[in-house]
Amino acid sequence: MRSLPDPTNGEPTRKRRMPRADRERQMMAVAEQVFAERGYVAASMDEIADRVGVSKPMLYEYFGSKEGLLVACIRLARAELLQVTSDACVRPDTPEQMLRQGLIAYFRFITEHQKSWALLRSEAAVVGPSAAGEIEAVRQQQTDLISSTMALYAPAPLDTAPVAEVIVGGCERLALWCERNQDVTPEQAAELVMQLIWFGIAAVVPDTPSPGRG
Amino acid sequence: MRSLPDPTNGEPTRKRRMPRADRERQMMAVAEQVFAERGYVAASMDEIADRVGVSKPMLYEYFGSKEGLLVACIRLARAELLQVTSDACVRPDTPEQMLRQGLIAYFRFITEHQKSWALLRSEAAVVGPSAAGEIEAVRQQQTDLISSTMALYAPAPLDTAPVAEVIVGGCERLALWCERNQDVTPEQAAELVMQLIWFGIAAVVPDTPSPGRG
DNA sequence: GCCCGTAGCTTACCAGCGGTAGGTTACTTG
DNA sequence: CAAGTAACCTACCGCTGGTAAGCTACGGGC
Repeated sequence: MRSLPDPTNGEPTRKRRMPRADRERQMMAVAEQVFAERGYVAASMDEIADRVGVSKPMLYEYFGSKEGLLVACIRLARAELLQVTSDACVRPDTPEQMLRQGLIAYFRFITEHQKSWALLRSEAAVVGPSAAGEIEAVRQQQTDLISSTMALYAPAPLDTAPVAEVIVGGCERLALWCERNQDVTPEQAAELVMQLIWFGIAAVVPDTPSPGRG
Repeated sequence: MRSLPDPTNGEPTRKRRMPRADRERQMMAVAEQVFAERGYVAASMDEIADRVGVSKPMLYEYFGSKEGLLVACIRLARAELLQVTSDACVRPDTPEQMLRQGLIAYFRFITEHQKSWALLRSEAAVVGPSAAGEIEAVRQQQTDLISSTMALYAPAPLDTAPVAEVIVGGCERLALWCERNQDVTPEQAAELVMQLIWFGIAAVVPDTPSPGRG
């Protein structure tokens, strides 16, 4: 098994036993790593437990199932994402700047969590209803944020939901593309989306006249 | 096991033994169904084999592994998708109509394959490099098509690749949204994307003047 | 200091699934 | 009808998700 030759060696204050909340955080961190490395299917609960330095039933004690562990990881990342994006949206006062700042925050978050985030997002769909629902909630969270921001400025009858869906989807793909082309900064990515989307939105919102091309 | 009480009952000309190509097609059809119903992880090779009316090793004989079977399903759907979208793009003569017709064809395809397509696409990422690569090839195929179409009309220095990524990603999300809101027709979905994206593109391409908002 | 309740943790196990070895049956071709 | 081969099967293995049941160290009360 794992080698624990000297209990007092290495980090001195390293406790073998630790409170549940701490252990849970540690488990989620390791799980995120392992899921990212191996992929969800290939990742084994034994390996995760092993790397944490704990036995498998502890994982099940705290997270119920492999899917539950994945869901917990996603939920954590989701909270962080909401934090940074909604924070970025409150400071500016024009809708254009709100969207731009939100996009920059989004692409920055993706860039920082590159390895794990893309995997987590991809993997979830495969697992089952609960994990799929969780990853869908991440998008729902983003679309809601965009949709509600737009609703502040768009006329009432404009259905903002599908528009937000297109934006979120476009950003996801672009983020994956940016991973392959690492020289693209979050700011550049955000600017591209602004170029593409914003003036499209401007054409939809009656305030700003459409270019009337045909 | 499965019940085969009377070999000549039911469909009279139903052969127990059939040539490999036919059997493979049948297996892929059943697999697509089962993957869509249960999800990739939950779907078992035993069940697929059972529904086909054949034993499990046959699946491995023909597809090598569970992942191989999934890859085969995706590859088949990919070929069909390329067929309908590229066909739709050749008839029109203006770039706007090319994109619109391509979008309509895309959303129509998604609508028809609703159950299986969304799952196949979601599931692939989780499996492993080969299936992930395969599903990425589907998108590459779409982005290439869009990108090359755009390149016919856009000026040389415009990098069409990331733009195509955003379009493909936006359409994917919108397609999933349309599944939840079934009253949206493929034509309406395509029109929304046109409204959103096209005039954004118009702002980028020097030919068509941007709305000049600020 | 000592007792003891409980949170943290473990060993040992099961069922089911992906995957395989090796043999059997039914078509085809001469 | 012989016989070669493609289609097919039974029976099995190892690994992984998941669980039962019991052990142990920490902390509070006396």
